[in-house]
Amino acid sequence: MTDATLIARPVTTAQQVHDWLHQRILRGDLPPGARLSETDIAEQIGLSRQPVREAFIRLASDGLAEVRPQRGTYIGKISARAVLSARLIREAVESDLARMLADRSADLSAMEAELSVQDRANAQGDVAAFIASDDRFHQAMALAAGQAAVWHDLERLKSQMNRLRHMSMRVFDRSETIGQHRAILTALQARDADAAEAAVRAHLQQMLTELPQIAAAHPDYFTD
Amino acid sequence: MTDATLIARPVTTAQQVHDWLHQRILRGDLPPGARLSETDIAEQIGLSRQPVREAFIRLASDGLAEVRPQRGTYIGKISARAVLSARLIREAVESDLARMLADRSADLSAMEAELSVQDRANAQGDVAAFIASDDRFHQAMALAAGQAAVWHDLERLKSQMNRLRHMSMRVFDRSETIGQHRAILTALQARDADAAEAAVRAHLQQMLTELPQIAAAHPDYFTD
DNA sequence: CGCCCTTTACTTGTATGGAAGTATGGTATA
DNA sequence: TATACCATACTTCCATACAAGTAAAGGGCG
Repeated sequence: MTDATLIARPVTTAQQVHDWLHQRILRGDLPPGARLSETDIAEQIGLSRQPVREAFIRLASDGLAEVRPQRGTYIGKISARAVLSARLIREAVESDLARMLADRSADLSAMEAELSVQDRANAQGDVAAFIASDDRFHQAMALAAGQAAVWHDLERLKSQMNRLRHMSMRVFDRSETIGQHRAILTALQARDADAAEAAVRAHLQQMLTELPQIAAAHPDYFTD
Repeated sequence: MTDATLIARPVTTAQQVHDWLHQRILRGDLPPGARLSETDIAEQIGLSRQPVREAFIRLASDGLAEVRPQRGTYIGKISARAVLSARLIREAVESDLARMLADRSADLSAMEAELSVQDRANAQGDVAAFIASDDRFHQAMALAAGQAAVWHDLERLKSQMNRLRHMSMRVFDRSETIGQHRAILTALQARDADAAEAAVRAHLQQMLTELPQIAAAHPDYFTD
């Protein structure tokens, strides 16, 4: 999320509450299915219900929360269907981006740099840093292809996947992920479109095997 | 938008206001850049500002409106960047879906049926009916591939494109579009994956030539 | 003991008043 | 005439009160 808005627009309180909760949900601090309360959060941070309420509305719009009128607001469970859908879309789009990138001369140094970061984060067991770098690696690919807006759109869809990854990262070894990233970069540097597409698809299909395992380990966090 | 929710959840007033404005924006009744006002709309439909305000928040989250704190709320202009991004994503995803569909036996009757509807709508010059059927054609392809959730995700991205189409449909002849649809269906029936992918990509690349013309005709409706 | 109804304590939804900030037009001044 | 300043009329934002609906616990009754 670059948010490179040149105009320094004022940030409302509701906006800050939304960003705060958004981050906590994606990091898994607020577990799927947990109950939220406008009143509780408002008292907790010393505000009225109104800005909190508006933050809830936006979270629901993000697909991260569910507001049930007159009943309560809950952190949305991770929808297996939504995760699989987002995964399929990412595979289709990123494999196209990889082909575009392999067909031309482009600056791949940003991707290269993230591989080093991932090595370090993996060695230190820093899950959050690894995930952040993983995202930046894929983002760098989109940027190199001149498709920043596409990455922005994908980010919306990725939110469900990100929550999943915060759980899976603690379980699986990430050296395999790094190897897949390197395979993608190598194919791009070789300007081999077929190999690049294959590497991207193989990498993103990894989730197909991980999702059932994570879902089995945390059945109450998932739906569908 | 099927909204085939089995549980009849109560619909709040704010929800209805949102849906109403959402539809009006997509149909072009509310032109890009137009000013909205919580007070005006509230008085207009006999409600307080609160539910209207919450509808605005959701519209902003949809990318259809822009709330500038203490300044005003405006119908978002059509972002050329967002349209091109959504187009690229659709091309990548739907060409993948077409390949999946060509590789297996599937029921294509729903797609076939929409072609007839489009013939009729085109003959009668019914723009809204044509666009609705166009959407259902592509949706039917996703459903036939067993990827209803993917179509749901694409719909969010399509909103910018839909506003564009309501303008372009009045300008361009749609028999060409129907021909492209028929080419897609023919390739799928022949189980020819390469031809199906090519037909889908050609169809969706049509917008690349249309967008600049529409943008030139309505420069004040666009940004970027 | 089990079932049904009522009460009660919660939830979010809506209405309204005022606070804070912005844009605009007029006015005084150089 | 041009410019700086200021009053005013907006806008959205936040706080508060009340309304409407839900859920669960408790008491009465069969």
